Amino acid sequence: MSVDQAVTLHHPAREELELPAVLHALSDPQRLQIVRELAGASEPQPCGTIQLDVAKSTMTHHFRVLRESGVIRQERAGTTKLTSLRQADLDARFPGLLDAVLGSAKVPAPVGA
Amino acid sequence: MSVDQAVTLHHPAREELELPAVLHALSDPQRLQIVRELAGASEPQPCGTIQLDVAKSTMTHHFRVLRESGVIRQERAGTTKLTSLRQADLDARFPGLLDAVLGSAKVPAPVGA
DNA sequence: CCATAAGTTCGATGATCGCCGTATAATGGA
DNA sequence: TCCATTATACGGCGATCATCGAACTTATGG
Repeated sequence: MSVDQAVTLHHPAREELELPAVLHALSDPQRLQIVRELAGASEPQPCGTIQLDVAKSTMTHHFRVLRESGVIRQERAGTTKLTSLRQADLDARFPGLLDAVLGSAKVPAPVGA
Repeated sequence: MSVDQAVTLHHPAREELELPAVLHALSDPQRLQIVRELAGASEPQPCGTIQLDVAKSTMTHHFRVLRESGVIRQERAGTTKLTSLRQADLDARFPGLLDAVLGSAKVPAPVGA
């Protein structure tokens, strides 16, 4: 427990990803928004890039839920922290899931009105 | 509010299905198990068919969460209640999502050991 | 008419969640 | 060295969640 956890945050391995945890992480609108924006950007993004109407500590909370469930990866880069989607791991473990979620997320409601 | 709600339970229309609600409904292991068994059976199943180690009232709760999020459909049939997956609606609204969840659910962990 | 079976409803409870504000590092520049 | 920026950690608060047991409803059957 005394490894350099400050440098390397804990990420579950690909084989450790659990479907309920991932689904739960994605079941929050705010986190869904984060994932959507992350998927839109092809490069790792600093946390501050994503704009949400919540306190910064709440952002940290959401990022942690996403990271601990294996949806995103966070790496330190100077004073900021680069965040990226673990698309390959998610695709390997839950094929089609992320694409389905991202595709659906873009269409909130096909309302005729 | 005085319609025959006892006969016809409330189900959200296809257009009303919301991704966060569906993901949340699927993020519980017990409910995931229900969905998995429902997908395995090609016919509507009575609630009692699905075996879970929880109290009957808890079952009712889980079925309600699944129904109100639009994952399943429940219809009365005498003394029992037939439950079925809303596969077509889910596929139309969130293409690939259910398949991804069901496919992933069958493989808890591809551990080499 | 009464018993049985299948589900629901109704609290209650302990846990988790989403959110906040504040305090606290860690880095980079003046 | 001091300060601004970036993000975490630490409680705390109200809401929701998963679970239970017990009482209730609704149909089927003797």
